[in-house]
Amino acid sequence: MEKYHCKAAYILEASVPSEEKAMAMADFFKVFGDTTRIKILSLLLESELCVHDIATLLNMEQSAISHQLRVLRQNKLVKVRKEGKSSHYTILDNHVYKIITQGLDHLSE
Amino acid sequence: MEKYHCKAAYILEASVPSEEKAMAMADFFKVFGDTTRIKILSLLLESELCVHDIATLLNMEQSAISHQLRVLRQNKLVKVRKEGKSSHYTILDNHVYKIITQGLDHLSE
DNA sequence: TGTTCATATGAATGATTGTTCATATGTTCA
DNA sequence: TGAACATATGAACAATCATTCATATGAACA
Repeated sequence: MEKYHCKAAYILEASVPSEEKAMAMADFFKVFGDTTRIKILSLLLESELCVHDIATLLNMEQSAISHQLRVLRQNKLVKVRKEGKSSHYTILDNHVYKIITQGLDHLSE
Repeated sequence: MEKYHCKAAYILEASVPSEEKAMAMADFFKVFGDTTRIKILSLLLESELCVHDIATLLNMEQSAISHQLRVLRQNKLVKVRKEGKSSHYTILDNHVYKIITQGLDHLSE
């Protein structure tokens, strides 16, 4: 009895992604898989903003925004510029624009 | 007392994404935010495959694969071609390649 | 028709995760 | 130094979700 049903499967044994690569990839996209982070990134694509203003614009608690900014920071999608009492965030990675654009494209079809 | 700290925030009030748009976007990226689905999509980017072969290649249960293929189907990322007893899956959306490529690009930096 | 094989799916479970609450850190200014 | 403000963060809770198990659907074939 054959191991596979499709001929192509034999060749694809070499292309099975490693657990590490697949996980790194999935973790990266998980960052875009949250409503709040999408909103934050959308705003930051327009302009630098401080935490307080993001929270006010999105009508959410400062703490929730801060937690999500941390996720974005850890994934190197945004960077902080401290100025006095406040922290100003900007988009760090130029893939953010491209990826969000792809998402919009897909949804508009 | 001012509502915002940053000047730009006033203008950005018009750009706050709607809950629906942000959620549609996040839901779309959530699909890419899982290790198993990333592996499945990576394989399907190479060739059409039936459920049994995907499960064998990934060394996972048929049921787990079938559940994830349903998610991919519902999000219009793959399509099925029934042939006899088996179901053959292919990538439906050309954004899949682009998005996965962006993910790889980001990770390689 | 009955058996076998391929796939799909519902329910249950364990793990992950976003938000809230409370509080800590750190800056400005009187 | 102390008060007010901006941000960060830990713990707890609720909700979401991927996998497993059991089973159903459906095709092929003897």
